[in-house]
Amino acid sequence: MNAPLTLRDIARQAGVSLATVDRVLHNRPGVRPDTVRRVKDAMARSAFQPHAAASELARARSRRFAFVMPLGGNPFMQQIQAHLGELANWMAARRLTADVVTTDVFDPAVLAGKLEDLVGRVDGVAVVALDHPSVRAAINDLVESGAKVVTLVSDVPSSRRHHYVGIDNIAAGRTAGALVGRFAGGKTGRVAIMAGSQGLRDHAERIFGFSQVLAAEFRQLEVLPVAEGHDADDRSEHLMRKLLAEHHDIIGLYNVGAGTAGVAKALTESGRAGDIVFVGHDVTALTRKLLLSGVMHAAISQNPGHEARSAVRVLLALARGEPILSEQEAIRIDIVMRDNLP
Amino acid sequence: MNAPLTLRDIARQAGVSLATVDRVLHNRPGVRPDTVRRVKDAMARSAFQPHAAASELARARSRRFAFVMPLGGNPFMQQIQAHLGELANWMAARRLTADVVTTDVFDPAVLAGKLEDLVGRVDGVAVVALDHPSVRAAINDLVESGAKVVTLVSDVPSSRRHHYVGIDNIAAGRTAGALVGRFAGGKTGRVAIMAGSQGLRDHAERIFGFSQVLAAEFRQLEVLPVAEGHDADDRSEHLMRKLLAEHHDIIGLYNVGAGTAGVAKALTESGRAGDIVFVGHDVTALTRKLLLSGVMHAAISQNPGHEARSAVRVLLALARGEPILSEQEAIRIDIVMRDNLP
DNA sequence: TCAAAAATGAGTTGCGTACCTCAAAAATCG
DNA sequence: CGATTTTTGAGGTACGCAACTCATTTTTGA
Repeated sequence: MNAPLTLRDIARQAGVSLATVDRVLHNRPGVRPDTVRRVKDAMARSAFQPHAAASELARARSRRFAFVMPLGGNPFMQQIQAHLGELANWMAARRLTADVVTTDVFDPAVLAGKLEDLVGRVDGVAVVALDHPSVRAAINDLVESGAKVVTLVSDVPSSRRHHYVGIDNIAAGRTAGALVGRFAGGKTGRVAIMAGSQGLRDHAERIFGFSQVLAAEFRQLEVLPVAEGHDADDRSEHLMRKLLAEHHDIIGLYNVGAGTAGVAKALTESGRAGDIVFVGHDVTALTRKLLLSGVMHAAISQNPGHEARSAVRVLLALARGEPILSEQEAIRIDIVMRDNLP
Repeated sequence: MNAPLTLRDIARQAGVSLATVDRVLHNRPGVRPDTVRRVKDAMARSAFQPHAAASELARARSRRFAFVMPLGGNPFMQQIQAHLGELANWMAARRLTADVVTTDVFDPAVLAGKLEDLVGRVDGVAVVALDHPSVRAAINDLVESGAKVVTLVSDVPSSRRHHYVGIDNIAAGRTAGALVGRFAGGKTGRVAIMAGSQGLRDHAERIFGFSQVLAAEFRQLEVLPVAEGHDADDRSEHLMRKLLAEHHDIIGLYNVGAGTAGVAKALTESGRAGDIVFVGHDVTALTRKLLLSGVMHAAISQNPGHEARSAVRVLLALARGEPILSEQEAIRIDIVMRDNLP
């Protein structure tokens, strides 16, 4: 009844020596196919799993990961870094280190340079990536060098990165669209979109999804041309003010990226806060306040703690050659309203 | 710069022997307070963390957990069990086993009996608990016996359980209320509530939160008396049919528990599906279909995979005396619409 | 059939910790 | 001060696996 517990038991069951079991387990050469089968059968028969701790201890490798993140005050990115900090003990107990490298991710050459610097120096890299040929090439160089690479928040699907930790931004935009549409409650009017830049892949995808849903399901809502606030508060505020002044029939507002403080300020000072359905992204101190005060109606969010942990777990699993629990690592699109604020 | 890596290094730094470091690390008696301090200082100074794998290997204990779950076809509970099954390899590699014990959780005596049976036989228990004195006593007996206990989905706050894996059901109800209220778009009318039973703690809490929000923020919506479908499809269908026939001004519907198939059937056959805002719970094959077809507008959900993994992780951490990553283990209230279906 | 190649067995060492014993040293007390 | 108790040191074993060496057996091919 009780399954054999160690490699020794498997060896006995298969009628081979420990050495041969080891060879099979690690795909080392020099074992006849027939013998391989016998060993694998024995393992399968007793549902054998190597003892994870023993295996890790025997390897006794420490691993070095690097997180390449944007410079500047983007609250969401800072949250990810904060959560990374909370993982320090967990990682230390597993002899892992994670260095954060900040860089201007909007400049492909700079970003690619930072990535190239890491070639041969780390076991794994998580990078908030710009989708650009030189970045793609740098990622591929890293992969070539044996490092494991995950993209974080923003993907570079055409690269050879091993994994993407982040949400489907088209679906996120669609979700925002559905919320604005439904919350508008059948009324007719215009909807404003404030984005950082349509050149950013994630922003562009969100806008695409948003517009898609409004066009398909909420014909009574007309989408205004996208305003680009560059994720900056002042610029966003200015543009928002202008939009509100020009259009008195705005009943919905989708803030695609950051710059939320500016948007909210303009909206509040117009006196139309609460009446205009306002949907934005990410749960920060600010959006939390706006949700509670009723200025903002919903925030689309990806959990920064989950993303930090997932990136580390995935890099570790990749480095160890362990399987990835895909369901665990999938980042969900969270809809956050006042009543389910985390 | 590089931190010492092993207990040996700590011993050297503190000027004591390995044995003394071991005594301090495990709070064993027979060490002078002064010596304890020196050792702890040395650990702190170099931010020492014992190697997790080595520690686990040296203990070399296998642990037995039990999951006490409801009998019957509740899809959500089945999902949790399925996800538990997916963890089998992960657990096996850590020499953990999780036995699922099904029982009639609606009968306090039966449930308490099952729990008492486990006293002294397991290292940890996760239980979908009924909040009843005899169940509480059984939980306390388990804790007394040294087992770690987490409540799952439904809590027993007054017991000595170590942890609760599940959502805040009042907040979940409030969230449902906000969604129904907003989706109704300012229209006036009645809102129906279908629950399993108001005797179930989680259902009662959800109804409380739901009613709270509607009363406070959506005065134009009048809540009808709660119908109790006992989480059964046929009974729910019958009650729903009756409600729809009696009230032609129903514009919102909140399905608090299971029995969704019956509710949806009655709603669809009334020809009013899509017009009546329908919010329910949990993402199952059925609710997924209903969301996609537009019959259901939103589902409040707690991630069953997350709950299964969290229960196991928390039990393991408790058993090992490791800290719990509270942010990781918090179960979020997910709002799921057609566009962010996982 | 015999030499060469391939496959396998047997064994060792080390990973870092937990837990144990026993002796020696230091502190405490009357 | 000596006797007793407390504290500390030294050392060993075990945990299960990875990674290696080297000898031996088996298979293969000419």
